[in-house]
Order: sequence, then structure tokens, then C-alpha cells
Amino acid sequence: MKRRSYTAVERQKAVEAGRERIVGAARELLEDDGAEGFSIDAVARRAGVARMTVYNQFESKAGLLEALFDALAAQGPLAGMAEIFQRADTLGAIDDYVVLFGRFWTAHRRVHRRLRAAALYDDELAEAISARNDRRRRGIAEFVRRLGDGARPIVPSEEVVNVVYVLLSFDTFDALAGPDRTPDDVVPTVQQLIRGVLGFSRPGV
Amino acid sequence: MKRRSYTAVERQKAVEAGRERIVGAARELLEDDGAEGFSIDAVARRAGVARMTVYNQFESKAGLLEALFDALAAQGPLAGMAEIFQRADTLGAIDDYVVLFGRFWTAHRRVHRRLRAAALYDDELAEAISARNDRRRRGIAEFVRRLGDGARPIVPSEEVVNVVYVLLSFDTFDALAGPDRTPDDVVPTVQQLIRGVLGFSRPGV
DNA sequence: AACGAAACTAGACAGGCAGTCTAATGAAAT
DNA sequence: ATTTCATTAGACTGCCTGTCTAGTTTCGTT
Repeated sequence: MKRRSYTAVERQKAVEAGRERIVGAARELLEDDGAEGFSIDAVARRAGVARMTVYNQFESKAGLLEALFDALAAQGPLAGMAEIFQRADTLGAIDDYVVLFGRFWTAHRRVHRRLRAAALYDDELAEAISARNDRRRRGIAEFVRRLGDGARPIVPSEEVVNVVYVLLSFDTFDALAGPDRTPDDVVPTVQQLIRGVLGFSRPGV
Repeated sequence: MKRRSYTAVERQKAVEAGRERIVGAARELLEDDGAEGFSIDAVARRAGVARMTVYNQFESKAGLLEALFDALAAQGPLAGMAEIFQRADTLGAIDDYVVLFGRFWTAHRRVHRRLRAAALYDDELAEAISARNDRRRRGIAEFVRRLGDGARPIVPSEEVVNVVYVLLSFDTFDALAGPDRTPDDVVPTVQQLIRGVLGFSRPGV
């Protein structure tokens, strides 16, 4: 047995394409609530792939969901985050930040809900998703730092980042929106809420 | 066949005791994360009862969880709600209200988490739990009504009840507390948050 | 005491899903 | 031509929910 090393090229691309088809199928299945339930089998069938391929690529159901979350974050509205941090007007930047997340949660609301539910069962997945969400927390921390003494927060200063982080979470948007509105619809409310927490109540009105 | 009607007495009591044992077993199982997973089979075994008895009494897994939620609400800290609404000092009453829910969510935190997760999958259960939570919403509405013109909310007036409702939800407490604290620990923060939303920022400090 | 109602029980059963293993196939890389 | 590696179909275990059935216990009625 002569071990020849392998620098895949075309091969890797095909595999990557397969992975994307599978993740896409998973996303569709979580969205189309009506159809069949979400199972590895259903995902594989929808992706036109064998069930084993899914396991080969993603290890487990949790692994697949993790990859799905990454895909959403990479493609979705969150991609435009960098520019927001360029703004000189910090309060305005925060408003934009809220808009961004409103869009993000709205874009695949059902998916985020299922993801959340799955994470409540699976600690490993919860850990993974929470790690992804840390970007959000760091963003907020940066904003708070920039505001500095300008802010007169209504909660203890060591809680400010935490509170705003929670206000920006999917759960908050989802609950605020309720069954009849989208997370997008409550963006203004969340903006006012956050400004209020930071001590800048309704500047315009 | 002569149909004799049946006014059970001792019988009903025995059945009720059985139901309570089953609900108790369910609660324990959801708490002791370490042990075996939560399944009808496990609940029945722990309650010292046949699996079929659980189905007889609660119809389905969702039905059992529904009954469990009712039991928590009936026995737990929420029992003392009536007195709070007697207080003349509305702001103080609201603070007490927050304390109450902090305790409630803390008392069986794991259970509430699992309940939440299950509700995200099962629409019927979600409906049932949301109906129970409406007491909370009505309580808040009452408080807001009492405050009347005294309040200068930082969000649109038609959103105030909704926002405070969300701030009092399990998700908010759970997320604010994070892995290292209990919902109880964040009660002061939530109190300040709600006072802030209503337009009464930090009266004491 | 005898009868009947209602709940409890053990066990079988169908259907679904996660995850593992294996042996064969196919396609890129050398 | 040969090696390497993902893919595939299918079998298999184990766990779960929910249904059905037939037998047993327990309590209330008469």
C-alpha cells in the first residue's frame, strides 16, 4: 500500500456543492411547515442524496443544523454588518443594527424558531449557536464603549450589554411580534427600547 | 343492560391522587436532567403506574405537559398574585409582580425550558400555554390602566402592555440570567427595565 | 353478597426516527 | 491503470409515540 497524498480540487468543489444542496434542503423543509416533518431522511430525499451522505458530511442532525445556522448568517442580511460600524453617529448605527437583526430574524423566522427549539434539547447545538451569537454581543459592547459617558443607562452599567443583547435576540423579536406581525414590524419599538435603556429616550418626538 | 349512573367519590379522589403522582413524576424527570430522557414510559415507571394509565389520564404527551404547567401555576409562587393587586402603590405592586415571576421561573427553571421547547414543536401545546400566560398579560394591562397619565412610556402606548409582557416572560429572565445566575438574580434589572419602559427611571438612585 | 362501572394493567403492535455498519459503485487524481 | 475517497442502498439496533385488546382490580350500587 503506497499512500499517495491527495490534493483534491474539482473534487472538493463537488463535495461543497453537495453540502450546500443538503443545507438548502434542510432550510426549505424547516420553512415549509406544511409538508413532512424535519428528519434526516426527508432532508436527504429533498436534496436528492442518500441518507448516509448527510451523515458523512454533517455527522449528526445537530451538525446539520449548526451548518444551517452558519449558512443563514453568512448569506443573509447580517453580511452588511461591517459598514454599520463605520458610522460616526453611534446612536444611528445602533438603530441600523436593530434593523439588520429585524431583517435577519424575519428572513427565516420559522427556521430560527425550530433552531431555537432544537437547541433547547441539545446542549452541543446550544453551545454552537451561542458561540455564533457572540458576534452580536461583541458588537453591542463596542457600541456601548463608544457611547461612553454620553449614556445614562437605566440599568446597572455592568448589565447594559447583557440587557441590550437580550433585547436583540430572536426570542424578543419573535415574542414582541406575536402571531400577526413580523419581527421587522417591531424594529421601531426595539429601537426605542434600546435607546431608552441606554438613557436616550425618544430624541425626535 | 341497566345503565346505572355513577357518582364516584372515593374513586375520584384515588384517580386524582394518581394524576398528581404522574404529574409529579413528569416534573421530576424534566428536572433531573441527568437521568433517563423524558418519555411517557419513563414517567409511568417513575410514578409506579402502567404506561397506559398515563394515556388514559392525559391523552397524549402534550396533554401531560399541559397538566404539568397547570400544576406549577397552581401550587407555585404565582398563587400569591391576588394580594399584589390590592396594593395602593402601583409601582410597588409592579415590582412585586416582577419578584413573583422571578421566583416562578426560578422554581422549576429546567421544566419551563423543556416546556417551552416542546411548545415550539407542538402547536396545540403552544396554544394551551399561551392561554395560561394571558393572566400575566391581563395583570399588566391592569397595572398600566392604573398608572394612567402618570406614565410617560418610552414606547408607543399601544405597545406598552406587549413590551412589558415580553420583559416578564420566561425567555427574558432565562436569557438575562444566562448560565451562571438564576432568574431570581435578575429581578432588580427587570424591575428597573420595566420602570424605565413606563417612564419612571430609577426613583431611588 | 352479587352485580356492574370504571379505572388499571401487561403486552403486543404499527409507524417513525436517529444513528451505525457494510459492501459495492463511481469518479477524480496520480 | 491504479489509488483514493465520497457516495450509495440496504440492513440493523434502539428508542419513542400512540393504539388496541383482553384480563384484572377496586369501588359503588342494589
